Amino acid sequence: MYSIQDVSKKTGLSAHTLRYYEKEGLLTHVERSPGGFRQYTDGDLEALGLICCLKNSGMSLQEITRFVALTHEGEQTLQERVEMLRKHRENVIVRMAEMQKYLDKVTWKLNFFTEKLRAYEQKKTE
Amino acid sequence: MYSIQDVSKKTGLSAHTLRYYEKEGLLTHVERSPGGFRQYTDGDLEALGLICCLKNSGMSLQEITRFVALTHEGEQTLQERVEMLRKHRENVIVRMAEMQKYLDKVTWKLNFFTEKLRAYEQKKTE
DNA sequence: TTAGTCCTTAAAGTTTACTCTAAGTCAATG
DNA sequence: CATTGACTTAGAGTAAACTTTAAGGACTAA
Repeated sequence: MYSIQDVSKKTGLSAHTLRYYEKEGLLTHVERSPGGFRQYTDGDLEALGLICCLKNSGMSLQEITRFVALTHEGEQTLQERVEMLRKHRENVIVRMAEMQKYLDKVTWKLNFFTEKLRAYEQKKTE
Repeated sequence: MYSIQDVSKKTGLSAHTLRYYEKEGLLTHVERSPGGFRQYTDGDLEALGLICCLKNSGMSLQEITRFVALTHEGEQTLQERVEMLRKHRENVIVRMAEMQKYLDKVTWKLNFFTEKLRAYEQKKTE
């Protein structure tokens, strides 16, 4: 069992954000101590791992909330969940290809400016 | 010479956004017709190409504005511009590696759920 | 026991990057 | 020459994902 601070440290998300995620339905049914404190399980951490993965790879919180809701509805939503993941995966692949293109351009520009800088430094020392 | 609509079509940015970029100092000194309409040159389009590249690869508009301002200051800012591009390039590379990691996880989850779905469909037809 | 952590609700504030509106001006076409 | 549609400005509004504040109280570990 982990306190909200423990989980904050483990995930890098603030305690505020963890409560916010719970309110928004991203991470649900977190257990409570007799006193009402959140007690996260390893299962919660794993769920958070997927949530962060989807978020950091560009899925909106709204979509993730939808995905989580489907998960709670059981097996009959497997088709839709698979569909969501498939589409998301395609998006990630497309964006990575774009990123590679941008990286190439940045690299080219960097080389170009580096050469200009070299010439400029050369000129100064003459 | 291109009208704001021409450029909007060429770049995929809305006319609103093009004016906004100008106001924010991302694309400066756009020429005007006698009547005050913006007239973009090929050079402007090229500059926009770099702006979009930097933006789409994750540089903030604020940083791009800084980069553009340095460009207008001339050769003595080459060192700083090279530094900016080098850092940005590093960031892009790091983020691409992260994305690959997330993609792997999504792929794994997708396979996992696909298999679960297959089993579920199997069960239904029995 | 006491310092530190946690709880709640509710709402306001922040940041980024737009996006839209209003009120008016300019240009091309029949 | 009138109409239609594109253009102008300043400024207000929007969406996403937090982040902070406040008030007031409860819990827990050393």
